[in-house]
Amino acid sequence: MPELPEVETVVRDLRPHLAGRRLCTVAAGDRPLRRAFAPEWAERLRRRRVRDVRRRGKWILLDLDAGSLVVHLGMTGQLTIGPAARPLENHTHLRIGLSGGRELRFRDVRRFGSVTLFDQPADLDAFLADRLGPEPWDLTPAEWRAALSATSRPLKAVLLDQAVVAGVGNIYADESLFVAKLPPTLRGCDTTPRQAERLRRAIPEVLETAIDRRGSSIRDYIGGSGDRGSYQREFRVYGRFGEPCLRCQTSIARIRLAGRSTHYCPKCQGEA
DNA sequence: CCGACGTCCTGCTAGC
DNA sequence: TGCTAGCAGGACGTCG
Repeated sequence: MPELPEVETVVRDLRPHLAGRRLCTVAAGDRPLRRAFAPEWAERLRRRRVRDVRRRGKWILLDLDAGSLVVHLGMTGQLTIGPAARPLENHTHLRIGLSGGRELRFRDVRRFGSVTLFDQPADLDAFLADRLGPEPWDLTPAEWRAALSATSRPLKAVLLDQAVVAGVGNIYADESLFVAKLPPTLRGCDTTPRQAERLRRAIPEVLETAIDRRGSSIRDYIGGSGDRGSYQREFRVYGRFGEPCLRCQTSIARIRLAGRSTHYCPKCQGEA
């Protein structure tokens, strides 16, 4: 579910509550996640202290005084902090009691998410470097153009490729393409430098506004304090199949691309 | 090597 | 009303 703005919101919500806290109790469920949570990690995590909470792409990094706990929310993951005594929701896979009496919880209905412990910073760095390209703000015009010219894939597929640019998912790919006025089907290698630059600039523009709104809550997503986002009210194409384009009134189209539902305006995005 | 596609899992809803 | 096919903010393994 969550893309960069949602993950960033969770990190910002959690940081003030987690930084400096000690992990006092760790209780993991036994249902398998995308990556197995090793049972011995529970004992190893106890008494460690949280130094900082960071985000890289869609990954949440809890840096400890030794090692890092790395969380991916998958499609339906929720990482929340609140009173230890709050009602326990189903599909809660991990509970970490903190000094100060609050409890961090990982809940994930579909279990596409994961919680992994890295003891060595070098291992974590390698793990992230293996699968993630630059953050959208660090993507340079030259490397973006190079990535596009090297592939025959459609722009939609390139945007979803975390190794090219980290953090963009299905919603913000569609929204960025609308802002850039480019068809999602346009092949990377057929993109002109001007078009490439429009898209490169559209991505942070869309993401920054979404972060301001605390992300998009369609069904499962909630922030680290349980609050919903509101950017879904500002979607220009995503989820608006058949509705009028806010710019030109043309009916928003929906196709299947890169295995994902893809929304666009046939007129504004140049496929009239 | 690259790119397209299936799979993991549960829950909700549109449509019969 | 009740059932079922299809779909959902992601990542990754496999296959051609």
